[in-house]
Amino acid sequence: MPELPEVETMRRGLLPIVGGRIDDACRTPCPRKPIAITPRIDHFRRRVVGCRVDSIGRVGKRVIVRLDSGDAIVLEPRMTGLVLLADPPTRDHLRFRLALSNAPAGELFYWDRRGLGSVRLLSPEQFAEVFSPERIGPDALAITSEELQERLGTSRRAIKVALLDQRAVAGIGNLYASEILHLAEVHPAKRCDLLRARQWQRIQTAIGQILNDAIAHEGSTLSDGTYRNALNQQGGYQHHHQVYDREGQPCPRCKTEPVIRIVQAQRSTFYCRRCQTKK
DNA sequence: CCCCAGTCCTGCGGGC
DNA sequence: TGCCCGCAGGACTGGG
Repeated sequence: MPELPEVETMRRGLLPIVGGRIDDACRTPCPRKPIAITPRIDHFRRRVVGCRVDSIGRVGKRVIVRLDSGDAIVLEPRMTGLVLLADPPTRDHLRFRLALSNAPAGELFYWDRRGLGSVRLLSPEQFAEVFSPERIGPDALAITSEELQERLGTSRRAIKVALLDQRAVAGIGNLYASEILHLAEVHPAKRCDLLRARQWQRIQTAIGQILNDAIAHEGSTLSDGTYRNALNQQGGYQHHHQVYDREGQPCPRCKTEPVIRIVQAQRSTFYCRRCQTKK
């Protein structure tokens, strides 16, 4: 499930199309229910064909392809979406294709097994709306501990649940939330309003360390094998997970307590009872 | 406002 | 061997 490190890896993998020109945009024949592509593909095509790719960006867990027209193509992989310059894993579930010229890569694919993701073409006005400060918080790699405390410090929610709130901080998902709190030595069920400045500092430091380390390893490809970079290659950070999906295995930090799995807001949380006390 | 539960979707693994 | 159910968790919505 692409979170910030996986989406950032996708973004970097797309850099070869910068400067390229878009020759075509189409839905690809997919037997199942189509993913959300807006606007309708004929309008989409009319607006992007002939445009030059100016830059590739990222906002939280979304990839942004900025065009010289001012419009932006926003790719949102959600659970199982892949943005590729290489051939997709299967012909099944290929959802969308951009043809390019004048660039090292001639095609961009959007592939999505479960089809929860989307491909949207946004005008500058729509972009400002979708990514307004009320809808999406500061990027997890840029947020300061003061901002983090300011945005979540009065919430009564559990810190693990709050870290998943993209309006507070953008880019953290279920996997990295557990890893971040383990490194910060903070209990995942700790109420935000009971955390002190020093703990917010540790959380912010851990966010940077975990996410940057995961980016350096090109993200996590879990046992379901879904996540791939733009060249359809696996990430390597799954071999560095300390607690995520490691229930019952000894905590790598204290080497004594087994990793515990609990459910918070209907999602799995993994932590070490010894290293992450409620105090 | 704040927060939780339900929704979408497919593939896989456990239970019987 | 085959079927069914539950689970995985992105973002969003409805309601208490």
